[in-house]
Amino acid sequence: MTKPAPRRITIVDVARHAQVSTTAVSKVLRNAYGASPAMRIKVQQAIAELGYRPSAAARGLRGQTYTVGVMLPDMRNLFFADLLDGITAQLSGTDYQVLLAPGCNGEKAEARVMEAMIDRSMDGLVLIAPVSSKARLNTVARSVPTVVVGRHGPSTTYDTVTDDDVIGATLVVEHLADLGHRRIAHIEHQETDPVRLAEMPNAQRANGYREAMRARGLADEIDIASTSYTHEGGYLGTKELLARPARPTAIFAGADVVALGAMEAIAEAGLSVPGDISVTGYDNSALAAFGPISLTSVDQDGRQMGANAARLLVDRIGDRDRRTSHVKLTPSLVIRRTTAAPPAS
Amino acid sequence: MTKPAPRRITIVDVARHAQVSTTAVSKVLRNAYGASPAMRIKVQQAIAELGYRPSAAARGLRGQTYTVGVMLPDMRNLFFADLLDGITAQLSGTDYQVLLAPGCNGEKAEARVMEAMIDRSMDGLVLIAPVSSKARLNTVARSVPTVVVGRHGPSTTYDTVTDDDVIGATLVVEHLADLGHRRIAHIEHQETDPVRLAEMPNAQRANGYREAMRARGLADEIDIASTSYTHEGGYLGTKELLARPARPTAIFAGADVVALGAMEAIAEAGLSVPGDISVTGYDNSALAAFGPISLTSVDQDGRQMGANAARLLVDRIGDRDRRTSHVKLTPSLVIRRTTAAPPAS
DNA sequence: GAACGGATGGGTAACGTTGTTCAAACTCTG
DNA sequence: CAGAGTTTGAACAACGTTACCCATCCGTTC
Repeated sequence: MTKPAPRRITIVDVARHAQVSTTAVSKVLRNAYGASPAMRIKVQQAIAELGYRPSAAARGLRGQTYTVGVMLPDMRNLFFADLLDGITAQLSGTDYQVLLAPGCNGEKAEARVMEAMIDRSMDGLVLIAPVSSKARLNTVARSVPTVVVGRHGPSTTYDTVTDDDVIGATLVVEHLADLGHRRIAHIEHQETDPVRLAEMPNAQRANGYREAMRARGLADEIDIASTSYTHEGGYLGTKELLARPARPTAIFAGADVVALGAMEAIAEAGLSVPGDISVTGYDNSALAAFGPISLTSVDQDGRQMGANAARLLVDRIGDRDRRTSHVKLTPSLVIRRTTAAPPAS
Repeated sequence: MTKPAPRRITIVDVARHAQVSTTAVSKVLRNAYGASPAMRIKVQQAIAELGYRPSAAARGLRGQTYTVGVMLPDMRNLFFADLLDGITAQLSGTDYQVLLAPGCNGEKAEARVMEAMIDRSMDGLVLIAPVSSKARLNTVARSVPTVVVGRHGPSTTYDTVTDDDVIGATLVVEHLADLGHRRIAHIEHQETDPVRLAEMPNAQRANGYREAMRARGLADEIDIASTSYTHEGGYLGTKELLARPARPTAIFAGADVVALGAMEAIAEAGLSVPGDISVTGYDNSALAAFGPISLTSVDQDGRQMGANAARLLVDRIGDRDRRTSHVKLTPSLVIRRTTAAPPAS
């Protein structure tokens, strides 16, 4: 029953079994030039018979490992699951295996993970909403093909995939203004670092909100609570907004979880959604779609973003010197039951 | 700006810089026997000065890769995030890096992922609620240290960590019976394979339910809808239960998402929770705790399970021949607002 | 003072794969 | 049918690390 594992089959075993050189087997494995159809068949048969699988560790020492690493900041954000689905779907036909590192919150953890992936000679990296400094991202991208998702600002060393957060914020403001709202508040994720202030999606959403408000002649109504993109951030931000002299009739939360926190604070204050206050989220995560919640939210199409990231990464692995591409997708608004016309009053 | 990445620092560079042999450097890296304190310091200094990091690929060819792989069936189940937190927390002081493979639903995908991890010479595997055949699990465990989480049934080749699902189900039934319920129905995840029927948590929960009902003299009231552990499964299962002649006054859903589906179906039927029907979930995921939902659920303490799994794995990596351990944790019931006494009628 | 033994450090051969080089065996062309 | 090119497959040297073994060196013991 508990017999020790038999020695692993290596390329040498295959070569001997097929009566060819190891070089030949290697060529067949990689679809490389210089192997006749007859030899291909012979080798493939030997591989199948012996159940051979190449060792990625050994491969990594010379060539590729056929592994791409994905770094994401938060396992609990369901939007990232969509992204991941997009990545794996795009890669499913290929030989690449996706591996992710869990829990990379903060610059230090990110650095550790990126180094770990490089040390394991991964062929490419997808970095999702990284907070690391631009210098570090460039350093990483210089040593391994990299695609950065969800961070604005062009780069000459890595490709990017983003959602147009300014448009997303505009969609929300337009929708609420069309319903008749004027006092539309926003809960943002606080940002102090100047580079991130320009590049992170949360900052772009806040900018989009301000611009759209001005465009609708609501510049005087701009009202922002600066907390964080968490459930708690939404709760606290909303309490803050409700305590201000002119209470908002609509709250644009920067993320779905934030909107849920907001709804909790609103309920606690004895107010109703959307009767007294309309609420919108961002991300259109599974949470937003869930019946009893039914949150109006901005849909980013994570699958599409993920698929794009994977495509760009494979392209770059193929040619490291090609010019960088920057894909920007357009979000759409999904209207559900948390937004309505403001109370008559 | 876009200068090509400089050649990577290797152990040879460190050895030259510290004026010692590569063997010596290797010994220091691994805390191996045969290096004097003086040499340790000299080498560590050289490592720091050059910023050297060992190549995991090269290491894997001879020794360890300091990588453990985690396989989980569903990124969207938040309970697994807790598990993962437990694993990473336990491993955070060590040199091990955790990598996970996404989306392993079904036997084929599981097989692919497990092979991929073995091919990458990972030092150990944590398999979370795998559905693969026992024979395959044994094969995997024979070639790499393995801990299986959330699957009952002892093994002599791998360690296991489980939650006592029978107790969990009993807690639910007792709670509902104490409230005065007699018609307590259960929604289970359908299982046909005989081995899995004995080993999978869902089957154990159904068994626990039946036993507990009998123990309370409610054998005649046992009522099961057999669907799946999904939102849809909960919805359809509940519609089925509501259509039966004797409508249940309480529904024990096998998982939190199932309970949400159930609540949707109940609302659609014009009934209220817990006024007309009480509902309980299982897992105590973040979803259950969320205010507006506030679902009574069984808490498995995923962090603790994860920490145990990681500890067992490290122990087994240290000694592959030690006898297998099987840790079984006891769940607890978290009572919230979806359970109450049955309607008077 | 010779023989012994533990502590320390180095030499060397793997580990399993791939890129390069090279020779042999073919296939054309004039 | 000779010469030139074009396939085809093999030999071999990396890649960066670790396991194993051996050579010192020094202090102890008889």
